[in-house]
Amino acid sequence: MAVRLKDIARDLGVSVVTVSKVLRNHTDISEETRERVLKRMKELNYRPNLAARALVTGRSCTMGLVVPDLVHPFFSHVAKGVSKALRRKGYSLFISSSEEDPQLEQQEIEQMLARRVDALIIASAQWTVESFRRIEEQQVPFVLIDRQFPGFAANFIGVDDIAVGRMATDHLFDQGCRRIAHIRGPEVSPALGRLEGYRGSLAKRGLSPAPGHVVLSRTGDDAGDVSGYEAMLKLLSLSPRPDGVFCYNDPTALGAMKAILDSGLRVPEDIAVVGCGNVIYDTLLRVPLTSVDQDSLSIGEKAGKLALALVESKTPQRPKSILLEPNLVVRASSQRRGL
Amino acid sequence: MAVRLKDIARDLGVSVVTVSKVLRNHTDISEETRERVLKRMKELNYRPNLAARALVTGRSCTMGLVVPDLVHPFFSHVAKGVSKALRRKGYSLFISSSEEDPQLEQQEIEQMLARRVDALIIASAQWTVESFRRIEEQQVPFVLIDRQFPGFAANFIGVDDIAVGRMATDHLFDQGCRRIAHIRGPEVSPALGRLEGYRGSLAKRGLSPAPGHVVLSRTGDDAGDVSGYEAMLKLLSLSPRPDGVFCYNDPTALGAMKAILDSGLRVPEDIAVVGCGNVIYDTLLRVPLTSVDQDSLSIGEKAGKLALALVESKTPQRPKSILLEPNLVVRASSQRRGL
DNA sequence: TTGAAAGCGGTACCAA
DNA sequence: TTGGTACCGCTTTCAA
Repeated sequence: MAVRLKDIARDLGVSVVTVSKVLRNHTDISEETRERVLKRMKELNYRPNLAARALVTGRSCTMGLVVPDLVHPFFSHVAKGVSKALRRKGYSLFISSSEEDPQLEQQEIEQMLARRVDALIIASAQWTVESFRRIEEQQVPFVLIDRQFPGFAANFIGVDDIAVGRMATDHLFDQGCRRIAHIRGPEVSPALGRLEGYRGSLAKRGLSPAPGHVVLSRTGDDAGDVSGYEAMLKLLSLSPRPDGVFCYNDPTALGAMKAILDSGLRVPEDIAVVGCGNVIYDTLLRVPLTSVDQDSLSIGEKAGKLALALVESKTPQRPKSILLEPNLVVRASSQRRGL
Repeated sequence: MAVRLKDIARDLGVSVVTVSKVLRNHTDISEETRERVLKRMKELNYRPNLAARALVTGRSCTMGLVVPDLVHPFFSHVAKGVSKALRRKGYSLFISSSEEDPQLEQQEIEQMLARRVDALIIASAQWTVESFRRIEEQQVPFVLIDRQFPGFAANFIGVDDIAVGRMATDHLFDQGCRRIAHIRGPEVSPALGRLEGYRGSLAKRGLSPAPGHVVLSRTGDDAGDVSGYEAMLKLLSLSPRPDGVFCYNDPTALGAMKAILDSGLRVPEDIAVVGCGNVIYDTLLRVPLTSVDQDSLSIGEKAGKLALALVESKTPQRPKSILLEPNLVVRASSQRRGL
């Protein structure tokens, strides 16, 4: 079926070792033999069995990427970035979507460990640090992305979420908003960081969130538009109602915006809206959405590169945490100056 | 480092074979031995080396998925569907994005073949059928999705693209449009099928596209909004100008809609717009977009299941082509009845 | 410059 | 019920 080293060796009357050496560009092979072997490899369309090689070298040249939801634009961009970083090095990538299910995530991680991936990149849906201990036991290097675990030292690449919250809220304040509400996400680091940034921005001005001005978006990243809609309805029922909302992600912001428009109010005149992610076709919305960009592609690329570096360096490194600076992209949904 | 069968066997004073049998639930093992082995496996946190197993069984229990652009919602949904189908069976999935580059795609396919995937699922960016021959040579079953190659018999899962074009155009006609234009895509089967459906719908009514009413969208799936914008500008310069446009995908439709609105015309009153894909937050746009749904998740699932079936059945099957029926989702961008 | 032998971590087959 | 042996396809080591 598949051509093996053995077949080529037999055909040419040389040993398997010789062929193997040609394959890996060893120098101790005569030019003549090399050419004969190469020629035959071409003819037979030979492809080395990478699994077999991995078994003996102890390096599979594969990595695993686990994300909560591959359909979420943030994570698909991350995946693209990781792929890009690995491609040049001949690595292949297992990608798995945990559907925000910690148990499923754990299972997928175990599976990848069983496949002896050289490293793992994980945007975790876990509540505990348990499963990472398992990875550490196996001595497999891993990089966390997007979601951090306080008090747990690990390689991490993500955006500075406190800065995200601060920038968004500062911006709303600059646009003249004085009753700024926040639709926050679940108890994971990005949402918590953004909340902290939001509070910080208010505190800087001697303010604190008015009662009811921080609302929890019911779901996580999926169906964010639905839960954003619901959360916004709560905010709309307050009096006085907010004149600005910072939403912890874009889908939520879209839902919030829809709720505002549906209730007959205007964006940004009555309520300004800022989201985070900048990955949804923000420019083509009813009201183009102001959003904090996280450069998810580059998060993926950096994570891939870091993972590669960890694999290269035999000696265990001190965990490295890299925070990228976010970028505010201003669009119509928040521009109230000069109205 | 990693625990091996051998370690467990040594610890317990049994043979490697016995441990291996327990691992795979063979019946010819005494209950007592089984329990001892199981206990020790738990203690040591044993995980079988799947690569080693693959080497001897000839089955890697991995598959490869190659798509032109993982960030495109259509393909990320497909990926999700494939994952879902494979997960239950203990398969892992290599995912690779070819960035619409045929050469890169070929390279990634070769890589996956070298990793001895049990099957491949490919949304191809190729112009020729060449690279598929290579896969056939290796006797690796594969399933094409989304894009077909006329005259090349292969397993295929996709949507009935002619029906897509027909439904969209019929709908525009029903809404009172009489000068229906089409922004078409590149020379690949989905775009060609949709074009054919569009022509068919007109022909059915004794019509044919007016001169200049079929415009080619400059790019493929990425940056479709930009090229859709440009294509629409051309249509707007015609006189009489179209009163309805069917765009071969959603990003293009978004771009087209923006061009219409920017030029001061109204959607759908002046020009009705229909897209295809239904995966972009269509409901939250300035004008919610009517779109033909392809159920990309289910395309992925069906492809995954078919691939599994191909792996199971030793005997080569006759290529199977499955066309799913599309679904028109009507929103504001095309509703002109009763205005 | 070449190749024989051992072994990576498992499984298959058959004999004990 | 248990286990010895061979082997999957490749690399490593070391001797010829």
